[in-house]
Amino acid sequence: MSKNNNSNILNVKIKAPTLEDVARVSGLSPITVSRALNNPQKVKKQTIEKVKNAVELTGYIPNMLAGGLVSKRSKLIAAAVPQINNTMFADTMQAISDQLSQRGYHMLLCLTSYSKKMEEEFVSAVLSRRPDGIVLTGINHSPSLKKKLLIANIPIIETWDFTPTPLDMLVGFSHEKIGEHIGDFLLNKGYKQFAMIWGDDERAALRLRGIMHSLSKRNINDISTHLIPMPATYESGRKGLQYLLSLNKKFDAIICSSDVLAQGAISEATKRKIIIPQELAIMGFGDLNFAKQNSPAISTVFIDKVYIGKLAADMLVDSIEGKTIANKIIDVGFKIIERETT
Amino acid sequence: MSKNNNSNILNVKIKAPTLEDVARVSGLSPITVSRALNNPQKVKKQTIEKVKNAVELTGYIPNMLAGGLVSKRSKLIAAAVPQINNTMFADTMQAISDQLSQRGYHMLLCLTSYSKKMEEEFVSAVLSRRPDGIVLTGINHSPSLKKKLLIANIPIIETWDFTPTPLDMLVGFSHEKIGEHIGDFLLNKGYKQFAMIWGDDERAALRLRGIMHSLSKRNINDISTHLIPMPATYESGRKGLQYLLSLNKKFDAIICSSDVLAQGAISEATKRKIIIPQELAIMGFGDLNFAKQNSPAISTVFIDKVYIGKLAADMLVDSIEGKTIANKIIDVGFKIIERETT
DNA sequence: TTGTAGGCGTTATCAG
DNA sequence: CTGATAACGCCTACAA
Repeated sequence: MSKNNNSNILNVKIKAPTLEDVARVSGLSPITVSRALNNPQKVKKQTIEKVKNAVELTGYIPNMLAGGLVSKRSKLIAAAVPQINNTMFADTMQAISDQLSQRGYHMLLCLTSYSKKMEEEFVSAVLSRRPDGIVLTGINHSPSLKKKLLIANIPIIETWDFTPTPLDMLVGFSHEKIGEHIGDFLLNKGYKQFAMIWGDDERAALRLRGIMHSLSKRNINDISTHLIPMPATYESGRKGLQYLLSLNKKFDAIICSSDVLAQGAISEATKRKIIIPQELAIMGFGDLNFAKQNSPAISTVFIDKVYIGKLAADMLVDSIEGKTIANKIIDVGFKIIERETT
Repeated sequence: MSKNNNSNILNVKIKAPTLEDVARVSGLSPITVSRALNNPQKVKKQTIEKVKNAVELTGYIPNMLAGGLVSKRSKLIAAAVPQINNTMFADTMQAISDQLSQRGYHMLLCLTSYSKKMEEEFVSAVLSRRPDGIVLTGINHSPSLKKKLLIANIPIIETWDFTPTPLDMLVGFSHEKIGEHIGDFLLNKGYKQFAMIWGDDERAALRLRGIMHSLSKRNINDISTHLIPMPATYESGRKGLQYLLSLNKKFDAIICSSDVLAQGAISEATKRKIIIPQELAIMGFGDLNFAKQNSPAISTVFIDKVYIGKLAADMLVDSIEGKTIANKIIDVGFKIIERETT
């Protein structure tokens, strides 16, 4: 019938070759073949050659479902992240995946759209694949997910946030501290009247709290905040500024919860001939690749997204492979980047 | 010892609950439990309730390794793509993943860094997980990979390129045709002296060929091309223009193999007070989200990246689930977007 | 609608 | 260094 249904001329199904076939061809037992493939150091050089030839001959492809079933090791890591079509998480995911594949693991991607419910559903579903480890974004997870995770009893690494009491391991940074530094930075530059264009995201909320804390120390408490739904877009940044200006209040600095929003706000300001930063300062977050290139270049906060990913992958695999982790909780910090918009 | 190694007080390993445990608790046979979980329509309503309770009680999590081993269905799709930390592929991958999870499948991500060798290694390794289907980027794959793929005998969908003879299914577009349209478009606008800043990528090379073909019809053959290594960056766009200008030839239009390169070139041109597009037109590719926002806004080629992803996922799952695919080869086309830089 | 028997392809374990 | 045996947890096929 169709070209390619693993049938021979008589239309009899041909089974994919198994370890046993390789064993037969090489004149060895299946278990020796298995060892030659997975623990070559436990086997004579000559034997390895025999096995290699037989594998070549038969076109054998191991079946990790069978292997994982008995060995309890899947060499699979599940990574849950809100989305990847924005550079914020994409860089980290790319780094995780690169590092994992270097260490012989594969990555299953769970995109959770900033929803706790989706995170829980996705991760519980993925648990049935028996991953050897899990990467989570953020530190807040539904209680039932936490319970399942603990029962699953596999290494977990939380990222992109900070707490002294993670589920297991953590590599991230403190959003609240970033907020305070943003506030202090702008206060020190002399700005006094603030407004926010802010994504409705829990980690962003923490940064806002940090900013508020910083400002309140100078008795600045009257702050207009325009909340926008996630994911943040250029468009919502633009509209955010429109809204804030329509309030007819006076601002000298607008803080945005992401560079994307800042970029939108800047372009709206430019269109209205508002001079940046003399008449209005604008600050972003993330140091996305366009921030430096934007005109005017966006002042923002740099996070080492790639380093987070590499570290997360390494800690996870180290933990899986029984190595002792020197430090299970790592704060990678951040850097305020001053450019032209402040 | 440690908090959480699935041991009780006596430090005796506690096994994860299995179908048999659920069966015992619910007073049913394992196979009935399996059916209640996977084919609820084949089982009495009352039975489903019993099973649900027992699952809750035992904390049962299915083991897809075991299930997949016997059923030959893994509900796993492997997707190979050069990289995801650029919006080009990230949008498509996001769409694939979203659609797959809606249809009950998970996505294993293979990042191949534009290297055929890595694609081959990654995909062959992933084949041992017995994925139900595979998404590939592009139509050129190493012969040995093709062979393995055919032997694996699972649905394959190639994307981001076009050929009437794909391995199995295809959803993409013709790069050569895009090239011709770019050439025609710029010729019709009156441009006559062209140069290229071009990524060293096979699909980009096809677009270049299309452009050349278009230009040669008007006897324009003297074209300076500056090749840059992948991945393309803003920086290489900038340097690309520097290089081209250093040639002391005259250009009235520069075509870039991606919007990122175009953005870099534009910013270099702006810095040098070259007036765009009067003195120099610049054209990109991809319609990445910043293209419209850039100042000046970038003329480019739109590809429906999300649609490609959704379609690829749907066709793959349809094929896996035995539905007949009306059209195994889909050209999603493209659109020349005229903005301020041409 | 539910149950019985058997095996999927591999590796752990123990023995040579 | 190599091998025999027994699981691993589930689903297909068939039967009741």
